[in-house]
Amino acid sequence: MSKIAVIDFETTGLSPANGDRATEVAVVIIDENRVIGSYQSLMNAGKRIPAFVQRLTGITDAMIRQAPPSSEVMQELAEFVGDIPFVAHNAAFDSKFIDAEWSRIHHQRSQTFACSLLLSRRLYPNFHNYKLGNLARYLNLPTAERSHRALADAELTAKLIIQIKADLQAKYAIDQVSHEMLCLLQKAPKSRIDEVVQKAQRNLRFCNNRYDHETMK
DNA sequence: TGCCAGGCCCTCTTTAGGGCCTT
Repeated sequence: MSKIAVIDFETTGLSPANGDRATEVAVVIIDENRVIGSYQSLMNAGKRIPAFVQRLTGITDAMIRQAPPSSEVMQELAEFVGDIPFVAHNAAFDSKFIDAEWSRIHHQRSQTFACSLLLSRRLYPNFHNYKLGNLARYLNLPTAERSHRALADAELTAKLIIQIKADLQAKYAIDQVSHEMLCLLQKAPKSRIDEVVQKAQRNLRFCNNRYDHETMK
């Protein structure tokens, strides 16, 4: 599978364990480095948004009151993404919110997360910092006027992961950067990036060869 | 009243501490 679902949440705070809830979600589906679809919705969890976060995101309590219920949005999201693997910028944040929101509708996540923040730290070790907006500037990625909204940030993260994959392909002369390779790379010690890419490539070739052999039987 | 995230990653480290990143 070459599709990736790039996801971004806006929330009332930093921790679902402290009662914070999602206020908006967006997913951008990319396939072979092309955007092929997207989903975005505000959602009403009945939780007030702190003034600081309202200023940060532009999402107000009034907007949320008119939004569909969280359960309805999260069900739609589950149907939209299916089992396509996820990418997010600082995936630890988005993964804990999607797990918390999906658990409320008794849906369990089956796919893994790759993290564009961890990957950027490894691939671009000399950058000053790794905030999404700054990475976009460093890499000359076109940005939307409005940041800190789910769709704008998901679209920017999609451009970032496409750039990361292109840079990996160019640097290591490889045809394909799988989600599995991204997941391996994001955990690799910085001193062993080359080794991990080569090992992942060998595994991919082994799998492809075995597939070719078995389909020709 | 005061506190309230958590995983990653670097360094003046590893028996720790603090900044980064997400809202």
